[in-house]
Amino acid sequence: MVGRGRPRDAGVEQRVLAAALNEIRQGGYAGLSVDRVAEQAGVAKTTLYRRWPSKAELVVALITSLREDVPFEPTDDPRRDLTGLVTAIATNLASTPPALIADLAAAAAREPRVGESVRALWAERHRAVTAVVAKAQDAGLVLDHVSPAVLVDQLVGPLYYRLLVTGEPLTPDYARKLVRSVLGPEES
Amino acid sequence: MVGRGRPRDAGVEQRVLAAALNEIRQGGYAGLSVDRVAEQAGVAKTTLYRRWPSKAELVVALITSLREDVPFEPTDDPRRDLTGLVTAIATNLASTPPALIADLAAAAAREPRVGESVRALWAERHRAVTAVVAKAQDAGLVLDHVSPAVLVDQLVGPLYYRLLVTGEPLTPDYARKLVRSVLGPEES
DNA sequence: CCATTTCCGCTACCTTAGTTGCGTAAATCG
DNA sequence: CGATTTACGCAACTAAGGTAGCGGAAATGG
Repeated sequence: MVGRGRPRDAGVEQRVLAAALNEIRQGGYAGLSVDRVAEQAGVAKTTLYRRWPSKAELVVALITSLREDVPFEPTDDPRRDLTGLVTAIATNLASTPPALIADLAAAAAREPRVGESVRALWAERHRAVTAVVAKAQDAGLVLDHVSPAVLVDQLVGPLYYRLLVTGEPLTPDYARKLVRSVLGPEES
Repeated sequence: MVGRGRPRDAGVEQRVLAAALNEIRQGGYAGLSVDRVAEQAGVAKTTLYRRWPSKAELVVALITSLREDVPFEPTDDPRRDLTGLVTAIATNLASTPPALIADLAAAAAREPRVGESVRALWAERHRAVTAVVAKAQDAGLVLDHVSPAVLVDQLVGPLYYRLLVTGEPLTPDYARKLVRSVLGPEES
């Protein structure tokens, strides 16, 4: 009941994603042509569309396959951890073309299926920040009147806001200011 | 030196924007077809493209023309003002299809000209919040270690973050929590 | 060996954003 | 009035995302 019919060529996925990566590195999301990707991969366009039902889903699969977790090793100092994590996210976001992120957000808002994938992609970081904020709260670094969930939004949200809306740069210094604004100055 | 040549038909802009509004109300950004807009407006597509060099710019012009300033009358209570303003922005954002905002952000990130228009559109709200935050600071409601600019990002950024990234709803209650998180609990 | 099933490639097609070229209409300048 | 200038409509075109149909290739089941 399992392997009926001709099996899928495992090399297709690999070659297509490689070609897509090559294309997106050069021209970004808009510059990626599905026709060219198929041609570069030596694959018919119909075969490509059998695996990924839209250009957006192809790009999501590409990003997902490239995904390496944000480097982060927890210490015993929640403030340091939070600063490090927010800085790492900011750096990671800054290294991605803003248009690409905006296109993913647009595709996510338009097609529910893509939305799931994209949100899963970004939720991981959100959860990581949530975890560290919880530790900071346990350590008494968070004021009582502050909701941890809101605090996470106020740490991560401004990064996307700058990237997509105001267009201002995402510097490590800015990340530090975000944490400082929320936790107060160092008391050492 | 002024009115040389055939003058532009003033009715074109009006009819096109009306048709575009009609289209975008139904199918959003993706559902708006330039061909159909031109046809509905009784205008050649080339004439349309002479005025707005891309679909994105047409939509920006449409949004700009529809723009009504966020209702807001300042009182003598900066905290109340801030809550009211953030709530108003949240309500306004929530009433717009997320895909439309994401598409504008994507177009803004891709084409510099569109970026200017879109950013000008959104910068107004940012400035309004900045002004109220300044008043709050004068009133001693903002802690010394907090940068007002960062604080504005932490009030407005989470709204876009929720709308575009996490997909969570923008409620008035959430807006209130944002302000509360940043200014501390009421001390009445 | 043969029928069935699934995958693949190919060609042709649809829709839409955006462009080009051309003939023509409406204005101004001399 | 005539030349010039600019706007308009029309038709044809390109490029790109996405789909449909067909013939054939590679597997499994009998």
